[in-house]
Formats: sequence, structure tokens, C-alpha cells
Amino acid sequence: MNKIGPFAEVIVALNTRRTDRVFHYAVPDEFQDQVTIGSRVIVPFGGRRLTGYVTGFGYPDSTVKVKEIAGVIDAEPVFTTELLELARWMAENYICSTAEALQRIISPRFLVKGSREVKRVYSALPKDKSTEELSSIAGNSKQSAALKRALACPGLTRKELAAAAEVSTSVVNALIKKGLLTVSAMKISRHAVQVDLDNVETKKLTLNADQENALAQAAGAIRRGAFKTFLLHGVTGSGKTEVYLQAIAVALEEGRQAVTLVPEIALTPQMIELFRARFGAQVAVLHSALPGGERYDEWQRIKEGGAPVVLGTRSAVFAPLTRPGLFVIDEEHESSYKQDDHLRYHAREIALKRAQLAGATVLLGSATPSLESRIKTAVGGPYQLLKLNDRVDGRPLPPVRVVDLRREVKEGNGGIFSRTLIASINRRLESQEQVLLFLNRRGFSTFVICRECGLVLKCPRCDISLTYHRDGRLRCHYCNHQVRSPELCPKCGAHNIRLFGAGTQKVEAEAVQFFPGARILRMDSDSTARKGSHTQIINAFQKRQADILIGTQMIAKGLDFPGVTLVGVINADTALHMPDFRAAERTFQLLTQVAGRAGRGSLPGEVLIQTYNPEHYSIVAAAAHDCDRFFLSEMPVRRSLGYPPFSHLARLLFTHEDEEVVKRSAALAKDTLKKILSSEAQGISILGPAPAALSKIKDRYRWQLVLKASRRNLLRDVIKEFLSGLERERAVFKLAVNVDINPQGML
DNA sequence: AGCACGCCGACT
DNA sequence: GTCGGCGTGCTC
Repeated sequence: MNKIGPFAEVIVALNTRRTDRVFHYAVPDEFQDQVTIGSRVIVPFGGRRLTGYVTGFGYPDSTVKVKEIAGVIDAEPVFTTELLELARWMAENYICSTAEALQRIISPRFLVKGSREVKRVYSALPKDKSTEELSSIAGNSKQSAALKRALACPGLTRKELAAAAEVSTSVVNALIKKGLLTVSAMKISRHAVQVDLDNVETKKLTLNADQENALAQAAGAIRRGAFKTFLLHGVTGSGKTEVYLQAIAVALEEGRQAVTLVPEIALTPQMIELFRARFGAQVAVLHSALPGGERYDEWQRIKEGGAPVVLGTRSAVFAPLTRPGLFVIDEEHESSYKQDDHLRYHAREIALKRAQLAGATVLLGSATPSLESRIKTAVGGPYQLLKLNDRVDGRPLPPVRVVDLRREVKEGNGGIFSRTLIASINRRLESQEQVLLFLNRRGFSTFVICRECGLVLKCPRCDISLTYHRDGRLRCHYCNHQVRSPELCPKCGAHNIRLFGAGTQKVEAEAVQFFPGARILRMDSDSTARKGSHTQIINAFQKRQADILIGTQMIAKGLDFPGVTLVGVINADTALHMPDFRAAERTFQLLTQVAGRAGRGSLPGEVLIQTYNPEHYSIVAAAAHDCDRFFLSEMPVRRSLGYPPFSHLARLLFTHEDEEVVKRSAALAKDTLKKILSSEAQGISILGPAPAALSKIKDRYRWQLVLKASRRNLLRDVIKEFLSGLERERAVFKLAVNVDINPQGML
């Protein structure tokens, strides 16, 4: 480590603006060898002891009296210079302290010790044995299968090996008893995990022309080792995963490492197995649900170079790799990549920054790319578009029918189920096929809809659905535009305006009535509150112990039910009228995803979408499986209203126990911002203050300002100036201010 | 964030 | 004459 000075430069673990800089400490002789860039240390600071992060070495101003480092926390440094650079970037761009960003990166969750040693299983035989030899040695077919798998993937745990070979752990234990497998509690050494692509069990699948082209482009970029981003656009079942896997193999060949991010719900055991089967013990899985000890082990293994293939959810983007060469983000449009509290980073953005710092390739995959990513693939844009046009199995996408609920109401059916849906469900029940009924998570906010013509009142300035408040008024929670909730529909004059939102229970109750003979399961956050019941419900449905499964988002993603031939969307409007500028995009993505659940088995599937807005472009495009059409319809809307991707938004959320205090603070904040703006270059507009869509959480009232800016840097600078001027008030009034740069949802 | 220092009112 | 209120400001 090159020390350009005898004093360690330390950032202390305090999340304040004033302390967000380096402080110098002398390094006592006893710690000389341990204190390097990336070390966590204990330092005396203002009369107490704090955790600090060593970011460099140098000299302080001659006037200050330096103290000594009091202790070193870890045997090894916890972050690399690349990650330090990333922390600085995060502090700048997400407006937080460097300490806070560093803490997020080396997430203490991963540093929780007390890990037990993990016992790993290795074959005692040389690896060139044939299958026949193995079966003669192992005796029975189950044991030889397990042995074969152990040869292919050394270093799995007993449980993992058993799962991979599809045998019980007792089979593995029997092999250990026979001495054919050895158990080792040793950590895998760097030499043992050298890339050995001949040694893997599943061979690469043959690629079709589109996949071949995508891989060739990605591989070229990885080999060049310069920062480059691809958007891999392919429908469900077009074989994106195989492209990822082979691209990862290329990165490994180049002596580099790869991080693959998947959305929370997609990190299933099957997904992990897929990676393990291809890359064996080289795979590390980072997931918040992992027990503390295992998480620490995986983190440590990655850091020591023992696991060049990292698979995980959002926070895995901070994996402590030394030379990352590829970042894969599957389902890049998913909002779960955006951290929803505290430090509101976006994992896609972090991956792009890390890749830029490390000279790595980024592969963004999706069947329904986000507008933000999609627009960057335009000619001359920073991303390159790679298309996978066909499904690997050659099966067509299921036909989608849209049911007009307005007509149902006119013809006297005001219930949840349209006659078309009832008839379709009955047909499936008669032929012993399964039905999936999808209901969007009940809107957190309430809106009113005209049941005759489908009209939902929107804010004339923001084009956001107005939310219904207890006082009978409708409000825009971007700019606080208000109107009385009308008695008669302003468009068609009908007297049929209703509050909207049907819960899963209500759907279930009606389903029981309409389909008395059917076995019905319900899955939502209520019914899955008990741990494990989520998988229980899924398993039961997969085993065909039920005919109809009613559920929310949870059933829309990643699950494979071959027996399902009908997917019904109870109401597409709940998603469409979320008070959010991305509501149409969400609706399109959701419907496309839900439609992908039908006809995954040998029988052809069908999709029915019920809605009061059958001619809305997001529904029309989803029904036609037409991404380009949606894109071309939505872009002009965003452009005319100045929403992303044509601008950058920031949301300033003020919360306080006293509603009057927040209200006044938010109004005051707007004045302060206006003053700052008048002295700076223009190009920012302020919306609000307005109550947040969820106007009160845990006894705290929530008001917000929305800033819209042409340039992100401008937005950042203005907010920084604003916050430093606000620091005193925040402390005095106990006013909490939360900054979200480019928020995903605004509830 | 804490903790000290500091400059004003009620008490042994 | 001292104890303690919490406003301001610094922390290598």
C-alpha cells in the first residue's frame, strides 16, 4: 500500500454534512501492518470512540493536534479503492455522507461474524472416471448420480449436492461413509477454484441466431475490457439466461468476475441451481434472506477471490470483487432494484458506475425494458440494443382478449366477474385445466371511476390520477391541485361514479359463489403472513390440488404453472390509475408479465384482461404483445409533460408528527428553493407542496415537493444548497427530510 | 450525532 | 454564590 504520509485519513461513521470529510490520525506501531486503505478502525472523536474508515494517507493542516487510532476492527481491509471511489460518487449523487455510502457498500449485514465453518464435500476419486465406472464403484444409481455431480461441482455443501443430484442427504452421507466423498471444512483456496470449464456438469446450450449474435457482441466488449452497456430485449422464454451464462463464462476466461442481479422474487432455488450447475462452487449467492453466518461466508469468499460468479438481489451490486468484468441485470425494468428507504440508490445505476470505474460490460435484460433504458439505445445513444425475437421453444405467445367492463355495467352486470370471464373459467374447469386470477395489489390510494365511461379524473397539469381524500376532495399529490369529487361524470353525465378497489378476499368470496365446485386458493400478503405458507400455496397449486389461484403481484413473476391455461386479470385499472407518472408503463409491464404465465405447458393458453379503459394504449399494446407500440405511445406523453426520461425528478419528503408543522415547513422549503433558483441557472420547476399519496404513516404526516430538472447535476446542486441551509431547522423542529433522486414510486 | 462550552434564571 | 436550563459549535 502506497502511503504518502504517516497519518491515516479517516472518515468517521457519522451521517452529517459537517463531518463528511477526512480526519487525520497517527498510526501506532502496533497497528502499522494492519492499517491500510479500506481498513475499519476505532478512533477517538470529540470525546468518544467511533468507527472510522481509512481512505488514504497524508498530512493534516499543521495547526491541528492529531490523535492516535485506538484499534483496528477487521484483520483485512473491507473495501477496495474502486468501492471507495463508488462511495464518493454515491455521496455526491444521492446526496448523503461518504460514510453512509461506505456503510451501505460494506453493508454491516455482511460483516456480522459468528459464522460457523461450512463443511464442503469433494469427491475422493479422480475426475476422469466414466459413468459406468462410477456406477460400478458406487453400487446404486442414486449414489452414482450424486458422485457424478460431486465430481462435476466440487465444493458444494451436503445439502447443495443432494439438491443438485436430486437425491436425499442420506445418499450423500452414505457416500461419505464409504469414503468416496471427503468432507472439508477448509475454505476453498484460490487455486482450487481456477476456472475449469470442462469440469462443469451442464454443457452450454446451443444458441439460436439472435442469441449467438447477442453473445458475440457482449463477448467482444468483455474481451476489449472497456466500459460498454447492452440492452438485451427478448420476450419471456427467448433464452436471455443462456446468453447471460455464456457471457459470464467469457468474463471468467478473461480472468475477471461477474455479478448477476435478479429481482427479489426471481432469486428462486431453481435460479440458484441453474448457476451452480454451470459454475459449481465458483458461485456465491448474496441474498438478504440468507442466514447471517452464510452471508458473511459468501461475502468473505467473494473478497478472497474464491467466488468469481456472484448471483444476488439489489445489494449484491456491491459485491467486493477485485476485477469485475461483467454486470448482468435481469429484468432491468423492475422497481425492486431501487432501494426504497434511507439511501435510495438504484442498483442499475450503481452497476453502470462500477462498470465504468472497472472497465466492465453491462448487460441489461428485459422483456419489457424501462423507457429510461430503451431511449438510450437510440442511434448515437450510449447503449446498444440486442434483440431476441423468438421464443426458444418456438411456441407462440398466448392470445389476449380485452373485456370491456363498461359494457358489462350497461348490461346490468356490476359484479367483479364479467360474463366472458365466467364462461372461460367454466370451460377450463370442465376440461380440468387450471386458472390464475390476477388482481393488482389493492391501490394504496383510492381513486374514483365512472363505471359508465371509465373516466378517472386526472390533474390537468401533471396528468396524474387524482386521489380521493376523506374530506370528499380529489387531490393531485404532485402539485396539490384540488377539486370536489363530482356527483355526475363530467364526461358522460352518468350518475355512476364510484370509489374503486376490490380486495382479494372479495374476489375470493365472489369466486366461491360463481364456481361452487371449484377448489380455490388465495395468495396475498394476508394469507402468506405465516412463514412458508407462500411456498405451500404454490406447491399445492403446482400439484394441481386446486383449480383456481387468486393472487396479487406475487403470482405474476417467475412462477411456472404448466397446468394453467387461463390467466384472468380482474381489473387492469388499479395499476393504470396509480397516482404516478409511470402508471401506464407499470401497467404494460405487469400485463405483459401476467400474460406470460398462460400456456407454459403443452396446452395452449389464453389471457383475459378486464378493464374500464379497453382503448388505453398500455392495454392495447400489452394485448398485442407489442413493446414498440407502447414505447411509441408513451414517449410523447412523457415528453410533453417533461417527465423522465426527458427530465430528472427529485422528491423531497417532509415528515412530522404535527400536520401543521410539515405543511408549513414544506411551504417554507418551497420559498427557500425559489430563492436559490432565482440566483442559479433556470431549468428547474417545483411542484407542490402536496400531501404524499400516503399522507400519514406511523403517526407522522407526510408532505412533499417534487422537483423537475433538465439536468441531474443542477438538481443535485440545488438540493445540496437547500439542505445545508436547512440543517438548523431540521434539528430544532425534529423535522425529517428525505431526498429521493429519480424516485420510482411516490407513495 | 454527541458532548463541551457558555451565558442566563431559581435555588441551598 | 452555585446548580442547571439547553442554544451554538466543534470534533483530527
